[in-house]
Amino acid sequence: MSIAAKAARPERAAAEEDYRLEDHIGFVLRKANQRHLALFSARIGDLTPPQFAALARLEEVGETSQNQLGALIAMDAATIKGVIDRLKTRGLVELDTHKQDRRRLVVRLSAKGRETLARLRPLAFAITEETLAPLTGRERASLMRLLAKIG
Amino acid sequence: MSIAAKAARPERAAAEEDYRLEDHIGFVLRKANQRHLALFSARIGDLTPPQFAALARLEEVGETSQNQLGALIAMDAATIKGVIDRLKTRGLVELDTHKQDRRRLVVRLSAKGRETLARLRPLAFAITEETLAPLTGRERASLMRLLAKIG
DNA sequence: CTGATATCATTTGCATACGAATGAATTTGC
DNA sequence: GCAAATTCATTCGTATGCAAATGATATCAG
Repeated sequence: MSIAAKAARPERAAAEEDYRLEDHIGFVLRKANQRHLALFSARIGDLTPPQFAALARLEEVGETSQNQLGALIAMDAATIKGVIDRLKTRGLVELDTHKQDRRRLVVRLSAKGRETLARLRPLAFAITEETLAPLTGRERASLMRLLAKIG
Repeated sequence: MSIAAKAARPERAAAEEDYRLEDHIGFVLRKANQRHLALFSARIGDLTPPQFAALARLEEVGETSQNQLGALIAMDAATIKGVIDRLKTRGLVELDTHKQDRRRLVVRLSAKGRETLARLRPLAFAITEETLAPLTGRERASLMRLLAKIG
């Protein structure tokens, strides 16, 4: 709508006219996430991004407690529990109670988990590549940097 | 780890060493989303971003069918149903079956929904502002543009 | 040593989110 | 005009994601 047209319809407030969902970060983040998820599940159908993140971080840091692992991938206690439960059911991780502190649940990659991770890692790179495909190299670096800044 | 140290441990593959969750778009998108959600719920506690998006789009386009509204904010039929159900329960939208096509469920903002939207819209701007606070003006524009490109 | 505090994990409740299956109603193709 | 295909909505199942409450264990303060 032109400025002239806006002036001609004073009954509609400027706040209403100028509000566009597309200009709000939450909306565009949600859509970008959506597209990434679709690409992820197309390539890695039998594992979700959070599950993959848990396995990847677990290989990085070796065994840790369940909550600590959650903290390392930004998941609260309730969420990481479900993720670990499902990975355990599928034999990708192993669990043990901590020797000194019986509150803790020690999580460890199983051999199968390690193999799965090795197999899927190349796909993860491909997914990131594919998600960023609409961007130039410079734009990709810029996007990653800016997202890291607000995350 | 230095390049020399890497060379000294050939048993660990380069793919493993170089894989960093932080370099993958899915992980940083998830974290950015998380921070936005926290800021949103701190300011608008009684409405979620999807619910807000539905109300905002509804005011933009006037009445539409439930699925059509979902399409306009990138939600599939199953998801938009839950959102509309909750908005309906709270009296923010009104529902009717379409006169000509009895399959369709026509969704409309209620007076209360319109008031709620008018009240919350300024907060939505503040939330976007706050989420993007770590960035300069130029960076904000850049981030929005790049996200729109991959979304 | 012991009561207060803190930490770890679990559970419950609620809200997205999507795939797949289903049923109802409409439109299309012939 | 009627069978086939399509569209709209609903339901079910699974998986995050977070807040709040709870229980078990560990640590700290006095």
